[in-house]
Amino acid sequence: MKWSQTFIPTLKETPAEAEIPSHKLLLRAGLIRKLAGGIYTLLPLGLRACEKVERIVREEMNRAGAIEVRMPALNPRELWQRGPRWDAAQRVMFAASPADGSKVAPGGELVLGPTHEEVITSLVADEIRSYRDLPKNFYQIQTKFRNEIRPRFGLMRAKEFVMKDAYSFDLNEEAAVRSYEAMRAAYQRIFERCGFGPQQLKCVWADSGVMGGKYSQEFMVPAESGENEIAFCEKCSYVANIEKAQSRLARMEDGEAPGHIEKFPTPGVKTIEDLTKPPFLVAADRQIKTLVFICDSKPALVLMRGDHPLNEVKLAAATGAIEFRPARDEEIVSLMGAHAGSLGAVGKKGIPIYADEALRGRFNMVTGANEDGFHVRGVCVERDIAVTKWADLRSVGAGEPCPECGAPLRIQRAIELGHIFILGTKYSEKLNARYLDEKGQTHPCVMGCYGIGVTRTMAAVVEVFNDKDGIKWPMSVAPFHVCITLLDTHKEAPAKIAQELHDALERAGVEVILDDRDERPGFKFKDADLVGFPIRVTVGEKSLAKGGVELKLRATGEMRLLPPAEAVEEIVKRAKA
RNA sequence: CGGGGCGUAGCGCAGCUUGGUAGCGCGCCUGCCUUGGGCGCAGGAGGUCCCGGGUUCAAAUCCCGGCGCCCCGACCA
Repeated sequence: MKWSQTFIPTLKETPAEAEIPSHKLLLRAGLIRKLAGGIYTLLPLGLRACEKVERIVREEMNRAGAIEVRMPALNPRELWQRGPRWDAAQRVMFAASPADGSKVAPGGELVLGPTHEEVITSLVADEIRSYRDLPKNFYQIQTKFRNEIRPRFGLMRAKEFVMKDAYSFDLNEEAAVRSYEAMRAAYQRIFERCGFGPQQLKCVWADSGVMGGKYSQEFMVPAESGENEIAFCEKCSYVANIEKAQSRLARMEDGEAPGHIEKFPTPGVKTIEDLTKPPFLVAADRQIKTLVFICDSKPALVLMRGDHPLNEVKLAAATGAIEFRPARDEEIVSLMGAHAGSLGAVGKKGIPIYADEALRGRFNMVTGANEDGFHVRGVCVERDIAVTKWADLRSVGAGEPCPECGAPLRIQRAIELGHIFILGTKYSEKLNARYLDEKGQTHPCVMGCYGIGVTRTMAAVVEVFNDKDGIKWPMSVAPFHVCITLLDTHKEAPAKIAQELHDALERAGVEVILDDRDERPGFKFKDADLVGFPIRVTVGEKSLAKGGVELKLRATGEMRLLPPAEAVEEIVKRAKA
């Protein structure tokens, strides 16, 4: 391939819209262009890199025994309505209505698939009858559509993106776990092959969210620009998404025995911190924080230790609510009879009360009296408060003890590249994906689902592998293995040798681009560094006079002068490694 | 959707406070020159100043209303 015959619009300056390194570099190196917010064109180099990731994914999925299919992106709305999560799913889904505004096409309304549990499960429901047909694991690499509330960071969170999604169907839970484990191993290999080393890839415990199901893990790449936070142990192997992470807390000393409840005036006190100051001097870890939430339009109280932050994902998991929000001031007053700052759950009835585990067994606590300007002390949580449900509701903090070994936890931002779930029978029961066992008994299939953001993975590679000059592609996903930088384009000898080099490499199966543009050397070097080809070969009169061509590695800066034939040999070796 | 910022040539920006001439760098085109880290010189093309309305003799600039983009939060591959 000749540079002049493809399309690589590099930019010297960074477009103002880009914030994070990968977004800036994908734009500057000419891999992507924006059509609209969260909607991108993959230019030739971007497409090539994306296809490299796809190829790795495909090879590893096939190796793991998954079967490739391609499901439609256009889905009947009716199918989704029959599924188990329509209420939660519809707000991220695009509807595909006739563009002329006419009502409904014959055959019913259509939506664009944000993921495909419903579609694959209905296929399996139609086609799979016997235990002899199982297990099966179907996957596809396909464009997904999500009405992201806030697209962000270029390809990191887009409304339209390429995803690999896989769905396993098994006889029972035990077999489903085997399928899950096979996928986990495949994912590990996929991301390693994309260039991520042990320090750059973490498989973490995660919340299952609206997917539902037993448990899930995410594949995370630590990066400042990541949208997730993970907590990990410095000593042992414990790693979890902050939405799931736990920690071992020191026991609190509450005194000899629970005392009696006593109301006391606290004029002007509005916050936890106010109460810690003179004249009150109530430590934050001795206070109960009372929060009011509206869960699926019904109020609920959430109780936390005064110094603990609520984790809303954990709250969602505990309540099972699809939509929830903090209550507004007027709702709080009408419900509690006091303003935020003086709220408490003591004696409250007729409203669900969710309490964080850290409050279990605590006494001699202080909380609001539900009367502005008053608090109560001597509260014994289990004696005085009618807790509906105990749950882990707090976010762990950096430095807290690891739940497994007690060493301090650290917290780091990370990019989620893949997510694997054990789903159970949530979809198969609702959509009737059942099989007959050897005794003629009917059972729902036990499912798992497994996703990889393909375009996001490409962006994450750029996010991790770059320097001030540009991208540093790992060989496995680079759009081209090698760039031949031809200098002295008008001179016969360099041009001829560059062309021969190019042809020899291509014959050897190396992906090579020949920079044949009539530009100055510095300009071409800058472009090659920016795009980030793992190997650059410089061919010019100067190098030829010294006896060969110059081979330079982008990752290390290592440079060698070699005769053309040896250069070919060396490049083939490295490209195939 | 809540909060913040921005919208002027392909890209990066100035001009706006205090209304009157739309400007700079890069890129692009032509010619000369040059060829090992985004050369040099000369000439040139390119703008509904996001859109609509208003104020005014006059609006990029002031006012009102939209739209778009980016960032922080809730969602997620």
